[in-house]
This record gives sequence, C-alpha cells and structure tokens, in this order.
Amino acid sequence: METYAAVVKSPVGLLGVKNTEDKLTGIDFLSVNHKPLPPKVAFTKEVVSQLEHYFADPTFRFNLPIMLQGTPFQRVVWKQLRKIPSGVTAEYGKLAEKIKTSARAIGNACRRNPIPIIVPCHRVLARVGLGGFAGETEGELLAIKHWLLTHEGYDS
DNA sequence: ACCAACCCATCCT
DNA sequence: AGGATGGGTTGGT
Repeated sequence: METYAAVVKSPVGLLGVKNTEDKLTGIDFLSVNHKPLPPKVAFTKEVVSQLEHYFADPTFRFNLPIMLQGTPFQRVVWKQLRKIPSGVTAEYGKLAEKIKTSARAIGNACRRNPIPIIVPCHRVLARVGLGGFAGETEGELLAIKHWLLTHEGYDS
C-alpha cells in the first residue's frame, strides 16, 4: 500500500496527498479503509490548507509548486488544463483542435493526470455527456467529477 | 532500436 | 453499429 504525506477528509471522500519537501506530485481518491493522516511538514500543511480553502470556496485559486511527471505531450495537455478557470468547462474535441491532435489523445492525457482537482481535468467534458474521470467512465468516481462541477457552479 | 498489436476519460457518419 | 483517430504501452525480434 502506498504511503502518503497526508490523508485528508473532503466532501468527495478521502484524498491521499503525495509530495516531496516542496513540490506536489499527486492526489489519489482513496477508499474508506484508509486512515486519515495529518500533515507533518510545512509544505504538506500548505497543500492541505489550500484544498480545504477550495472545498469551502470554489473560486479559490490554487497557488502551489507542482511537479508533473509525464511525456512531453501529456505536459502540454496538462498545461492547457491549468488555464481553465473555475466555473468554466472545455471539451476534449475543442482542446484537440487547439493543439492539433485528436480528441481521444486528449482523453488519454487527462486519464493520466496525476493531480486531479488541482490540475482541473474535471472541467473537460465530452461533446455529449460528462466524459470520464480518474480512469473510469461510470460509477463513483464520475459522481465526484459531477460534484466538483456543480461545486463550481456548472449546471447540467 | 524497431515494429506490430492492442488499449483508450472521443467523435463522426 | 462501425470506423477514424493519435498517444501510450507491451511484448516480440
């Protein structure tokens, strides 16, 4: 089982926070058999604090140093994702046009986003329907995507 | 290093 | 329903 810098309770369930001394590297959605784990070092405290701010106020803008590990293509896509503000949505197909690739390839890159919520892949929707989230196309995780969107004011 | 086959959070006809 | 799509992974040589 993976070890986390912190495991925090949130309105969408337990979140596992992964980071180095000064860079955020990942966020996982955890099942209930994980125990909450309070942050120890200062940087982890800051990450948890900003997450709590966001859940209290959907317009809160994250300001955290982030380390994304991925292929050059994935980095380009993730960079685009971070430009989408809270309350705004994008489409796989539209993003694909913008960077001259296919909608499917965009979906592939989103699927591998290691830092959901903060790198806001939940703001990318399919032409018709929600699209997927955290690797799933149906089920509990998709409910989280929907929760995040309505939290940000999106009306389906 | 290359290549074939397969997998996908899509989209069009 | 079927096919085009393009990035990634895997497993072979």
